[in-house]
Amino acid sequence: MSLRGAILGFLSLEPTSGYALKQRFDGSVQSFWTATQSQIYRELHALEAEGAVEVERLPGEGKPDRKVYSLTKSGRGALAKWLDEPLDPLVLRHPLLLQFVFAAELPPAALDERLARYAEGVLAMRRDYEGRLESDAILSLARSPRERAVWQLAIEHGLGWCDAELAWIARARKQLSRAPKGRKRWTRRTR
Amino acid sequence: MSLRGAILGFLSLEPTSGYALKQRFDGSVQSFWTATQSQIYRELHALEAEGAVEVERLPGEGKPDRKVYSLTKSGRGALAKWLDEPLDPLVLRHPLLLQFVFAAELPPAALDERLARYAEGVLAMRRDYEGRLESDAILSLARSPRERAVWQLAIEHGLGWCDAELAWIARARKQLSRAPKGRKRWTRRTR
DNA sequence: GTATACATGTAAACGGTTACATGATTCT
DNA sequence: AGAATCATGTAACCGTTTACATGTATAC
Repeated sequence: MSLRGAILGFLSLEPTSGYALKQRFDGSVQSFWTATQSQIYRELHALEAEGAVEVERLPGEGKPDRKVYSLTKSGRGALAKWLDEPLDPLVLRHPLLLQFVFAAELPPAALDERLARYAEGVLAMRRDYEGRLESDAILSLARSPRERAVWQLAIEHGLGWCDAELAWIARARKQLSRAPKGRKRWTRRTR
Repeated sequence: MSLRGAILGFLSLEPTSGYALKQRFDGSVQSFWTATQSQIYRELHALEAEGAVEVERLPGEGKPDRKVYSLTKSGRGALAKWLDEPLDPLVLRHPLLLQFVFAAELPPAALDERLARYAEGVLAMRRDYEGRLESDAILSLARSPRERAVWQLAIEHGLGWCDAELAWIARARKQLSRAPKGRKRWTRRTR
């Protein structure tokens, strides 16, 4: 139901085409939800069939025609209903950690390299979110100070998550580089 | 490929039945990966068909027979290959944040209540992870100090994540309870 | 010439969840 | 008497991803 909710939510801000919706996803909620183009079109068709949205076809000069969707009264109801739904506890899926725990017996350097590479990815993500806060492309969607605050908090959640990941990676690398029981380090120093 | 990798990984620690595998998932990697019983059985059959695992049927006295799976040579190869696979950047799916950003115009109390309820869930999760660190049911799987360190770091990742969530929730609640521009608070004081 | 942006979509495959089925034993 | 644990599995469904298809306009 989350995809549906997100689409209804975006349409409640302003009428939008499927293509533009994809850009909204990538540009704003990407740090906690993603959707592909085909998913969006499919859901839009379903919502239309249910009468939650209505379409206006706008001829594009030169460009292809756009189908701009907006909420119907029933769609606004569906949004309110979704916003009221209680959520079951979050389930994280973190493939790197999975690899990590089973890679314990790999050469230390290999493990360290994996963590380093992952850290790079997280850093890149972090820079991306930071950029979003500065250029307020997302925040400009906000129609009230409160909405603005909420969107900002959401991006900051992404930043906080990146920082937590980076902190953990740093801890892990440091700890795994310390030779167990101090033996290896000693051996190395005296070689 | 993560489910497959995890199963191969567990089997590399010791031969295990499908049922017991489910318990391993729930008891150890649950904070970053989950699998259902049917998923596990399905994958086990697939791995068997590919020759990555072999089965021994152990008659259970009173209890149903168990089918204990172990890695073949080819299975060990598959595990090594999976461990070597580079991962594409992590995609988070966080339904609460999605609701959160579109719930901006709901009554402040409603938003606050949502955050509070979520915090409770995170706290419960945190207590669970803490318990796991203390009773070392998971850590006992470890066959070397290094493996032990890695598993411990993985659980600590879960703890760190919980703490990051809690910190964010606290920030969000505080910030959203401050009346915008200080007007509302003033009005209330003088009513 | 090649790639990217614009804009719509379909089809197939993959991965995960839910519901159902069986049947003995042990705990409350 | 009813529920939980042990232990296996199947079938249907749902949501997500990937690949394919079409066609114009603009930028490098």
